[in-house]
Amino acid sequence: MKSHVTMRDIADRLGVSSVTISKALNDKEGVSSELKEKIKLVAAEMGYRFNTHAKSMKEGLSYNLGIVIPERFAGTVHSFYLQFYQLLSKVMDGYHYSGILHMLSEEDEERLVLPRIYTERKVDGFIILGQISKSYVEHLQTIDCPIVFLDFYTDQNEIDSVLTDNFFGVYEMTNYLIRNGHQKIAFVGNVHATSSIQDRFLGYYKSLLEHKIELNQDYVIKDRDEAGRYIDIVLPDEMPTAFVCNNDEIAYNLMTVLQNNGYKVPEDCSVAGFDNSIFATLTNPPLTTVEVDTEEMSRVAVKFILEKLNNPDKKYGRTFIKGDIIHRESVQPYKGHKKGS
Amino acid sequence: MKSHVTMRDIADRLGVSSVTISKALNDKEGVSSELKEKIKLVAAEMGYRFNTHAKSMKEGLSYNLGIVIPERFAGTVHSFYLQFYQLLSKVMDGYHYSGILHMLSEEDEERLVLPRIYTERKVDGFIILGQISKSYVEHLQTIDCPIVFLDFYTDQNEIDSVLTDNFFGVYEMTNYLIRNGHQKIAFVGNVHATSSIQDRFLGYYKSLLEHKIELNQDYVIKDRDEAGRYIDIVLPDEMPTAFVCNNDEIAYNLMTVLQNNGYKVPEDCSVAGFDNSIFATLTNPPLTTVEVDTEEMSRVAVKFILEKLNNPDKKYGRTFIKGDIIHRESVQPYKGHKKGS
DNA sequence: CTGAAAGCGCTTACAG
DNA sequence: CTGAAAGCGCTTACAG
Repeated sequence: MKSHVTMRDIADRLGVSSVTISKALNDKEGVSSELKEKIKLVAAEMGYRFNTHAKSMKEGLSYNLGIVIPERFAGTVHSFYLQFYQLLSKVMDGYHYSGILHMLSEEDEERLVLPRIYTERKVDGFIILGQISKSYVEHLQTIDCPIVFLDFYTDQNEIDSVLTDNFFGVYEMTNYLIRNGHQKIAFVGNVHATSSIQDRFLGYYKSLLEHKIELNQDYVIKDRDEAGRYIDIVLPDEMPTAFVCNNDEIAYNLMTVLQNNGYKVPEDCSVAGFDNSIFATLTNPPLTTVEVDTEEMSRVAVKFILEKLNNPDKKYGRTFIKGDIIHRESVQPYKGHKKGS
Repeated sequence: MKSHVTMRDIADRLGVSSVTISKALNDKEGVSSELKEKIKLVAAEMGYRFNTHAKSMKEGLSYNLGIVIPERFAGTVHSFYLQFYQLLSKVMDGYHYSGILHMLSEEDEERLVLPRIYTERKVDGFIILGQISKSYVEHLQTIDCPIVFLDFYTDQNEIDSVLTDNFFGVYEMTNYLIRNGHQKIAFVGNVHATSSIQDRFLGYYKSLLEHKIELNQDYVIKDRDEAGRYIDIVLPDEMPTAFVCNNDEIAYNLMTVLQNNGYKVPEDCSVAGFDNSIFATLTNPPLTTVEVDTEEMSRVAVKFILEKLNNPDKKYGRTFIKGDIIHRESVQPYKGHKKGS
């Protein structure tokens, strides 16, 4: 029965005006501290619940952010983004914001249909998770609502995105392998499938360049076709001593292939992953990998959106968040190195 | 620049009243169809966006539902619930509802702090995912807001919950094993850890009872302690010919143990899982398991909440949603059976 | 078929 | 320190 208690009800009970209640409950000036305390007490006692919608209407803010995930992503990627959503949700809570998930269907993406939460003003801004079509991105540019892309970028300018430092992560990982005596290092991934893989490959390549190790095309091993469908991994004729995989799942698959071919990890060759996803601990031995700092990425994305809300012209461009190498057992110093040196 | 277009703006442009705009845009009676069409056209042209908050204030409905996930659940379970959230989100969309995720922190659960989305009237009801403390459930009973529990129940009455049919699922699975000639069937799981495991165990037991197979306590194998922490699985002295695991992850772990002990699946013994989670396809061979019908569960949960919104006194009690057996390679007919009969 | 009036529950100036 | 007035953008009766 304590539903629909309004500020006016509290005001009537205490014989003051609803303005005073508003001020007291919002800790604003203009109410004696005694009255303030009393009002808060009575409000709690009456089971008062603040009506966000009234405030929203006044201010034109919903205190909600839309989290958009394109639906066409399959299982694994999905749960990665869902975990992001969870982190975002926690971060938003700290700002008194809530997150509304919108799964963008392939059809809506194709037809450039905007989320209902936009057309019904349910959110103040959007965080887009993952890759969406160029034309949809362009369409999003036209709406009057701040947007931050998370874990995705295109060559389109004027876009603010928060990204894993793919390049630097793999660069560091490759450096680490080289420091451990490895010279014959393969990269597993199709550089034409996604820009993430491309950047990871380039980080690998930079490390080779810096160490004057020539890039061997036989050591760039495809794991999927350009549409992203996984294909069987084929080992090169001359075996590398280490593999840098574009993600943990691929590392998992690679290790199965290696085992089937009689190679032992890490004795015969080392394997490094990326993401520190569930696959990193399902392999035997567990993977040395690069941990994506999803928490920091979430924090930054929410911060950007909220700042853009106050200052719509603010531009951030691409922000790269560095991940750390997680050391497990799938990487070992190259034996020849140990003995030889 | 097309922000803040209101119904009044459209009305002024067309020289009619905002009431007429409201009626036209909501497809209500009382506007000629020509005017209606024209209004819709002009609204689109002006970039009009409906303001949900105004409607919410009028009606006292937010058109949002809160999805609560207790934070203390670990990785796997988490992503299971996050997938649920995703499905719920899709279902809600069909009703013009949106979902707001609230991660319930351990601290808030302990101190009985209600989600901010409740105290700020941001949602019309709650769907609670997974297990929460008894006292929190009791606390939730006192609020004036419909609640449906998903994948959780207690002995507390007056609670509406939508559940996997754990009992029936494992019952059917065990029947299936028995039909395939297995007699020495073990159950893997600690019946004192969660009520789900308990129900799954009882389904197993019922099948044994029906087939006059005596329950062998050596064949009830612990996989975790009562607090839910996984422990090493110890095989019984006399090996069963089949194992019914309380979930796929445990089946995965069990298969590792079996392999380490030189047993081959399914040649030496069959293994059945539950959930059809990611683990079901990570095992080698892949798992025969029970698929939880998360889509149907989501559909039912949302339907219940929305009906309770119109009729707060409606009670549903426990609703069990049946899952199907997914046949893969980890289960094989018992050899002795084939030969012997 | 169309519209003037009132109200949903707050907050923001402004006046006292 | 306190409050009367106006307004946020809709919708709901009700009158014409």
